[in-house]
Formats: sequence, C-alpha cells, structure tokens
Amino acid sequence: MDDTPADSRSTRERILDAAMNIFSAKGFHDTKLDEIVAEGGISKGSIYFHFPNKEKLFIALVDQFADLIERKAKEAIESEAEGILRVQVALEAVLETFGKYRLPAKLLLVQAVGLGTVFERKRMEVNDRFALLIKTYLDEAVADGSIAPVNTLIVAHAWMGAIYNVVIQWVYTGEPSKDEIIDALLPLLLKSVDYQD
Amino acid sequence: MDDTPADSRSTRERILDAAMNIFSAKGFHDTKLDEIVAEGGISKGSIYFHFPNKEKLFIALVDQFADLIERKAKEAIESEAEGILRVQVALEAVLETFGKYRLPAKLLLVQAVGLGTVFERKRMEVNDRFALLIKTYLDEAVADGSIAPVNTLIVAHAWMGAIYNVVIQWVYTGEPSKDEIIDALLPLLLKSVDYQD
DNA sequence: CTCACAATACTGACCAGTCAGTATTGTGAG
DNA sequence: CTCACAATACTGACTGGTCAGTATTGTGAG
Repeated sequence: MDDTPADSRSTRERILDAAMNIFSAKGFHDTKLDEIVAEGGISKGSIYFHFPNKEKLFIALVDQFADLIERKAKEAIESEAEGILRVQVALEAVLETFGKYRLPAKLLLVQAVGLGTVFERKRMEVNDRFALLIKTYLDEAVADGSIAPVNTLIVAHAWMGAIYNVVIQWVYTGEPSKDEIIDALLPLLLKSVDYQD
Repeated sequence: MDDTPADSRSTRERILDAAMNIFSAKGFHDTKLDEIVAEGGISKGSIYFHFPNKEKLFIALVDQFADLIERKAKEAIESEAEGILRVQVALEAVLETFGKYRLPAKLLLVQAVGLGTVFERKRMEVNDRFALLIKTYLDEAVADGSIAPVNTLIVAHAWMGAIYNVVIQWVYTGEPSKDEIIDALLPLLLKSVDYQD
C-alpha cells in the first residue's frame, strides 16, 4: 500500500541507525536491544536475522566508522607528495571527519573503551592501525628531512591521544568548534616535532 | 586461631586490593563480585558491609588513584616557583606515578571509560579536574612570558590525551619504558608550546 | 550479653537470545 | 499472466541462565 520514507530504507540500515543512536548515547552495556527495537521501529528477531549478536552489531558500527576515518586519511595523504605536508592534510581530513560525525566519534572514542576482554582486542587493533599509519608518515617526514629524528612511535601515540581527547571534549560540550580545533591543534602537533610552517 | 599475614590486613583493604586486581584486568561489567570474593579470600557479605554496591566499590578505586595523581602533581608544583618549570615537574610527577602503578593506571584510563550514563559524569569530573589543573599553570606560564600565548584549554586537553594514550600503550605492552616515556614525551609536550629547554 | 563484623545460602529481576510462525518477494512451468 | 511453491525477510512472545544484592546465621572481642 503506502511506502513511507522511513520504511523504504533497508531494515539492516534502520537497525544500524537506531543502534548508533542508542549505543553512542548510553554505551554498550546500558543499551537494551529492546530500546534499539523501539528506536528503529523494527523487531528483535530481525536484528538477529542481520547480526549474530549484540556484540557483533556494536562492532559493525565501530568498524564502519574506523574504516571511514582511515579512508579519508589515506585519500588526503595521496593528494600530497611531500613528507610533512602529507601529515598535515591527513590531520585535517581526520579532524574534518570527526567533526562531521559526532555520534560515531563518541562511539569509537568513548563507548568502545573499557568494555572488557572481548572488546579489548578490537580496540587495540583499531588503535594500532591508526598509530602505525601515523608512524609511517612521520618516519617518511624524518627520512626526507622535513622534521628532526624522534621516537616516532611515541609521537604517534601521543598525537592520537591528543586528537582523541580534544575530539571527545568537543563531542560532549560542542566546544571548541571544529575550526578552532584545527587552528589550535594542527600547529600544536607540528610544533611538537619542531616543524614550523 | 592462626593469624596469617594475608588476614592481618583489614578486610576493607583486602577487598580494595582484590577488586583492583580483577577490575583492572577484566573491566567493570566482566567482573563478578564472586571473583573478587575468591581473589581476596573474603566474603560477599563483608563487601556489602564496607561498600553500598559494586558501582561504589569501583568508584572508590578510581577516586583513590585520581586523588593520588592529583596530590603528586600538586606537591611537585609547589616545589617550584617559576611558570613553565612548574608544568615540567608536574608532568614528571604524573608520569612517575602512572609508571609506578600499572593496575590503577589501567583502571583509571581504560576501565573507567565507556561504562554508560552513570559513570560518565564521574569520568568527566575527574577529566575536567586535571584539565583545569594543567590549564591553570599553562595560563601562569603564559602570563609570566615563559611560553607564547595559546588556547590553553585546547592545549590542556591535548596534553592529557597525549599522556593518557602513551601510558595506556605502556600499560598494555610494557613498552616504551617509563624513562623512555619521560625522555620522549616531556620535550614533545614542551615543544608543542614553543618552549625549548 | 552485645555489637561490630564476617560468612553463606538464597532470591528474583533482568535481558540476550530463541523459535515457531507470518509476511513478502522471487521464479518458472503451464 | 497466473498460480504453485520456495526462499528470504521479518515478527514478538517466551525462556533460562546469570549475578547483584539480601536474609540469615556465625563469631569473637570487650
């Protein structure tokens, strides 16, 4: 009969949307599947038709967003040839993407932490993926002389932490704005490795 | 009858110790009170005699360690008069303390995150406490001219994130060592605000 | 005796996951 | 085109294990 816009999206997408809303607001353990059911106007059974369990549903959301961030960063990197410039545009891309998607940012940076043994491996996997990405291009920048030699692994983790924490602050308070963050954080990070633009 | 060394410590302390061991390893939700009971050789009844519930027991541990970190930082700060030097010794003190206590560090930085609505307030409270502490002394350093003017709030959050993330890495992998962290992280943070020592 | 504390046995709310059934869509033989 | 059947998608009432919290009882110091 009628074909309301809400129902026209695939059920799987509706589940993911609803799950994102509730998980990012209340965290994994405080989210009941019945709440997702209510939010999405779907049924409990169809969640289990599309996903094996609650955990995999959560991880699907985390992975989806981690992939997006990584893709954006790599795209940005490939658009630039030179060492430290690549780092710079990647940072801009990452901050841009976090800025655009508030809920997924909270999910990835807050709600995916501290969930106990099962999730810990996933979290470390995502974390290391990004740290190594940063490290690669820092090493490149060191090699071509655009920055001085440093312990790039520590720098990579420090940078990630800095970005994470500022973004988390933004997620909760809405302050400082995306542009302020880029304006303040980018020079800060670059100066930390002695690069003055 | 006999008075084994293990039993001579007050029950309350034994509970806290056992809880720290299990909570820091498995996180809040994956920890069963019965595991704490087994670990500490105490009884479930006495946990509820000393603490109103599981949540308060967890928070007691978080608070205890957050207080220790804050105290160490403040002690260090008071031992120095000048602006940026105060920041420097505070950083050293904090890293030193994290380095000394691996389990509490993991509890505070990992397991206390992502626990949903109830704990979120506590986490933000602790977070803001430290961020404001850092901000205060950064502002002082700006005022007395030892560093250039910057958005000290963003810097404070960025620094915290950097410290957190490097410490978390250390908690999981044991690498890099405490000394390497201090040697690499301290200059990094100071350079990020244009201070060369 | 009593009271502060400790040990043990027990309870019941909660909620992830199930499953028997229904609805919808696809297909190909006549 | 249409009808029989199959495959896929979805529904929601129900269940059973789990575990935080409680009721009850024990104990030893003063």
